[in-house]
Amino acid sequence: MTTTPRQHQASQRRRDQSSRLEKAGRSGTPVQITLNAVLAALEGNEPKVLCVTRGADHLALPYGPFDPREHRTFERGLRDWVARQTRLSLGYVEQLYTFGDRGREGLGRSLETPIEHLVSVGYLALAGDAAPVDDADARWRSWYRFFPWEDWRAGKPALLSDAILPALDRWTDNRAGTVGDHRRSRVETAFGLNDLGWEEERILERFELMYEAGLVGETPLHESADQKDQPPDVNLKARTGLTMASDHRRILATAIARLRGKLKYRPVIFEMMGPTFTLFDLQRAVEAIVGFALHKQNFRRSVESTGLLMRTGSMSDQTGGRPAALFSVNREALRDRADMGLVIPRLGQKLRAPAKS
Amino acid sequence: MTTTPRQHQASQRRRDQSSRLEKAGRSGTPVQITLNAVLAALEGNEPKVLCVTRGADHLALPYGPFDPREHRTFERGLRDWVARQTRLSLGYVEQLYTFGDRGREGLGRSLETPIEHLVSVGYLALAGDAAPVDDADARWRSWYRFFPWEDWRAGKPALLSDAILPALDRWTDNRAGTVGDHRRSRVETAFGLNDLGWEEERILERFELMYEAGLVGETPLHESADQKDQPPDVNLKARTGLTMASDHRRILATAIARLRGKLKYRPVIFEMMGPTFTLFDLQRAVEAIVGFALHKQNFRRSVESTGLLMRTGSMSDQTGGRPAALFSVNREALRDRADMGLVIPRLGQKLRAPAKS
DNA sequence: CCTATATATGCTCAGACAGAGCATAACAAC
DNA sequence: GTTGTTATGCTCTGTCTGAGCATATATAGG
Repeated sequence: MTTTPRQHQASQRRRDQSSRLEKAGRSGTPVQITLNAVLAALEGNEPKVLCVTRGADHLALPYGPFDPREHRTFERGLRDWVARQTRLSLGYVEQLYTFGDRGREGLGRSLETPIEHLVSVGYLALAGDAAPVDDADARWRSWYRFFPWEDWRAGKPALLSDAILPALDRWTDNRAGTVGDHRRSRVETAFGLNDLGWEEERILERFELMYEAGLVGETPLHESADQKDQPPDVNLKARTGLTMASDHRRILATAIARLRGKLKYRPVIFEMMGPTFTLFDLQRAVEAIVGFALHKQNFRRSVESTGLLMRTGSMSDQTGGRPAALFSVNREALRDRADMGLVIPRLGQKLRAPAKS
Repeated sequence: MTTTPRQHQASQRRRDQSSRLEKAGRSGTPVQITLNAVLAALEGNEPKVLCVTRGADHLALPYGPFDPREHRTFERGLRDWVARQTRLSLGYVEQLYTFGDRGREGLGRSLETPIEHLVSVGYLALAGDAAPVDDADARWRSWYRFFPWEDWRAGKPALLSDAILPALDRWTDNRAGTVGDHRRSRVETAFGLNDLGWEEERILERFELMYEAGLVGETPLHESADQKDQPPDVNLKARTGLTMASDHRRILATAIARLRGKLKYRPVIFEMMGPTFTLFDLQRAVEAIVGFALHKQNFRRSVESTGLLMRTGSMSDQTGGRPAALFSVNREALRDRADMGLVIPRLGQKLRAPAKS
């Protein structure tokens, strides 16, 4: 990394150093690799994520070390580690993002002493059900406990209109000129103001804006307290969901965003369903993930037309009304059509009245 | 990692070990982190990627070390390293995937002694133009030199029908029963047989199948030469594109797949365009990336309706026919509508006659 | 100037599909 | 039966997409 172009001709070339562009490939400081897992599952109508307690009072995502001597791939390491610690059967597993230790974009560094030279590889893993975990410190929690403003299933959360949006407004007004304009533009896009419409996948953008504006517990006091910004609102911080250690809430947001997006072009939802289910069960599962209610008749139309489902022949009498047909996944079709997703419209003005059951 | 659930009660809990799920977080073997970059740019109608020479005869993607003492984030490390070595101005930069050393799914390990405990973080970076690089070993090459079967712009490549598909057919026929069925099903999906249609984003799946079937230069001889498979076809290997060191061709395929997909929902194409361009220039850029021709009138209709473009007022007389209006990007609209992509239909039967210019 | 050729651009038309809602069916509780 | 609840079938309409026709404006060559 210290060679300049001018030194080129003078440099002796060895086999591994035949180009400046690759010259330094073997050097660098060794680092520790940690695997960080967002384990997601559905329990009833709630999307849940497995959390552990870190230290006295912080929630965190479970994590484990990656030892290259033991495992050939990250994913194997992760599966092995989860299998040992829980009895969960992981279906879908997907790498999310790799965070260089000090590269976590400033999020949450105030919560702990930074560990130098630590790299964490984040994974999203879907479990078939939120099975109890044999560990007193591990608990499934609804992910909307961490992002209460993301749950529109019963209508627009009052927290948004009452507290978050006004606070973001103040945050943009704090600055004049391009800084303020830029902030406003980001807020408008992320939160779907001015008819732009709420896009469920922007959960990470929303969280990052709230972090920057000092509206979440993870924001260090000094970050939003420069000369021109208002002091952070302590009362509001208490209402914007549970806090997590380090940048784990950000990783969780990344995972939710990925899952919300993935639903649309991969049939991953079936990784989280039991062996049989009604169409409305499936709809509630999707609604739990995307965070808003869907049009029932259109949902069944689109799902039935995929050909991914088979009627089992039996009926569910758990409905409270007319019995519903039970379906199961057509695994063969699923294998061949791994490219199919569900049609998930954008959140419209009209929200289905929440089911009473 | 060695604790079992039964040992739970006996274990002493320290602050960092309050849960089995996170207990081992601080241990593990240190590893080296390497940043691996796919630098992509357009030159004329060709999509290009920056390659270096490794050793005597292998092409490779440029890479550099990541030193956490020097850079706060991977992306900064990457940008800094590219800026020092080239004069490229990187626009869009995106993390692709992190490969655990031995976790490269077996691809290309035969080409070099495996380096234990090396983790490489792959990045995709888009450059505004394929500017010459001041390094004798670095060269821009059309990415279709590495994936000749992916370029359908002038029609279905003869290589596919003549050689690749028959060879894959033989590979599936080699095995009876479920193994063969599974192989066939994967080939059909990846290559769009039986009316499934060619999906440009499946480039990685296609490459991996060809790797498994022993059709590319990277396949080690022993991998496809187990008892039931035919010996690899040496002649065919010579026709399936340039070979790269290690698993770099796989990383390149990952990058192309990501870019091909990203086009559809993010306006990244403009990161690769000059300040002004005609609509057909833009179309050719998109065609270069997705690998097939588009319907011209429909393309302009969809692009113009995004509102991301502005007419500059001037015209291009480089067309050979009627002059074309020059456009530039509406940067403001781009910032607000970072969620827009281009409408890219699936590859249909009818291919536009290749432009003669 | 006239013609052939090439590219740019405007416009139409039909089919597919999505969003919204009406109507009916089949259960439970009373 | 009546009421309430959920499941399910179906329609209607506006939008978008795929495809192609038609026209405009340049160049090259007679």
